[in-house]
Amino acid sequence: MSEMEKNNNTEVEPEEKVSRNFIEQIIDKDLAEGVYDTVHTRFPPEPNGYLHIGHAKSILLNYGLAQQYGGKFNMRFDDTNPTKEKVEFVESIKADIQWLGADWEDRLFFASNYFGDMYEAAVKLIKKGKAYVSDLSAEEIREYRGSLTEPGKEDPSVNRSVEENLKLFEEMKDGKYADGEKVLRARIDMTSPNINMRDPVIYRVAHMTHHNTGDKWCIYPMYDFAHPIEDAIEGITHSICTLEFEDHRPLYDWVVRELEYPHPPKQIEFAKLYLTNVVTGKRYIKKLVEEGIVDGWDDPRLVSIAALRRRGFTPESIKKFVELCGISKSNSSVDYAMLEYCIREDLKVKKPRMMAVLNPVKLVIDNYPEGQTEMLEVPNNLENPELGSRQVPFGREVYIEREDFMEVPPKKYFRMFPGNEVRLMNAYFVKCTGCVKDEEGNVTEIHCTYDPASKGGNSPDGRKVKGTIHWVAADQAVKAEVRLYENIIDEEKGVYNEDGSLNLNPNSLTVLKECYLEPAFAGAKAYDSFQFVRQGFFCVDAKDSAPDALVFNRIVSLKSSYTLPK
RNA sequence: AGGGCUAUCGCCAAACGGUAAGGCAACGGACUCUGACUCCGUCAUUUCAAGGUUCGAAUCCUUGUAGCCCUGCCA
Repeated sequence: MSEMEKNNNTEVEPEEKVSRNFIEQIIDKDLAEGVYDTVHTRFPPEPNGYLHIGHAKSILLNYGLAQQYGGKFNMRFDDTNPTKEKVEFVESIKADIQWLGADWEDRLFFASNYFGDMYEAAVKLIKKGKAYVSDLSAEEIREYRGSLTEPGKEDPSVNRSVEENLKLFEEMKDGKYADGEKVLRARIDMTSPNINMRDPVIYRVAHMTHHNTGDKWCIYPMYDFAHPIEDAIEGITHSICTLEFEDHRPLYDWVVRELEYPHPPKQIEFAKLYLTNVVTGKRYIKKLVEEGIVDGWDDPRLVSIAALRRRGFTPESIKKFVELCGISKSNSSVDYAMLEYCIREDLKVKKPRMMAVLNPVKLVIDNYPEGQTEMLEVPNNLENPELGSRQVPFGREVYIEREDFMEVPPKKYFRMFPGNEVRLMNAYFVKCTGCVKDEEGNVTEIHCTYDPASKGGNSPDGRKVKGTIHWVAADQAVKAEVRLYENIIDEEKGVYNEDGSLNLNPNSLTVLKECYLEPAFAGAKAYDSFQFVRQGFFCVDAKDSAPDALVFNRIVSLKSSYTLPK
């Protein structure tokens, strides 16, 4: 209708995005003013850990911007500190980014490949009198730097001649000095209110084998010096990073200016993505992994890209999530429910929906012939016929969810209770006749009769039932081990304790449970993906392969009008 | 006498001096072979606070307040 109402405008009106985030605004302006004639972004992780959902924001932002403006996107490892970096991480990072769909084409770079250029750049600064070799120890440098409220003091080495600096710096490179013995400092302003400008160290001595350059170098550039050079060499236009680097921007600009790059890149900062009640800090995740509190970097309770992938998240869902979160400069913490929404939204029509029973109780259909089994044709996804159908076995005994039966139902309970008729999804109408209990009063078996005419789930006489429940044939069910995860963080108390330590949920340990799945799940190692369960989904562990199925599960999606018995 | 940044619904987030978008969550109701999905409806007379400028302020000015970041030879 809205299509028709729109008069015969031949243009389809590309539905212009109403607002642009602040980074897009900056780019628009730069392009309009001719500051740059293209957009070239990059994602520059240090290979010192696994990527998590927060990195996904940065990756997708940088890649998305390049796409949007018809520019380029580089992948670059910022590996200027060999003490923390490992090849294991560069491989995992590459895999995660590829999985996310950010394509760097043939532009995969390593900052360490620019060490030669950086050395030359440092020499250039020395020649300009803008850098000098310092003899101060690390502690002395700290003392001389002053404090947040007091200005720093001049380095005693500041007035060395260019020749001497050149000689000393070369000696640093040639390994004449031990770690910490000498550093190269940029000569800027020891009294600057911005501590980063108080003659920052730009090169340090570190006799260490680098994962990429081996033992070729024993001096390594500092981030503040290296990063702008890396960006400039690659022709980056917009160097997007997180908020904590805002104070470094003057230094970034100083470096590209003093080095006289023709079209210097511009640093833009945005706020990191935080999730409520989730550990995103690399060092905390590292701690959890090292202490064995979680299984590894891909433990499903974590939000590393690997964990999300394993749990069944799709790249599309993460992309959607990142878009929904938006880009801004205010620190914020996004509700986990938003992430869940994105994966539900993406999977609900894309994946088969199957049945599973997590907390089983046996249902016996008394008037169904003993020993008989039949196969039922079941659509894989009612909302998406393209997914086809499958055969599901049905028999005299099935498992149903314990919560789907109540001997004494509360009002508005329309699942199974004595005398009530419900539908076994895609199978038959069954009428509950009673239940068997043990000495302690626990229901051990439920009995019912079925209506053979209602095969497929509908009665020819047009009779309706209010409840439809999930089931799995008892003799052919796949018995699986379900891992019920709790959030590892205490939702009440928040992520961190006052002293900064993690606030672990005492119930966070995995609870192993037996559940019953359709035969189609044979061989799958399943676990309960807690977020999905809450929303009626259940997901197969995808550690070794892509998840290929979804199951329903109604155990938690209850109306608040009554509560289930414990 | 430190500096930088940020404050808009429970959570994200638009609005760029012209009268507070949208999404998530929540709550009603309709529909339903998943109490899901979908659909329809409700959800900021007010933008951290107080003053000021203006016909008009979330947007400009002033003064406060709160939060985050910075004193690595980490990134």
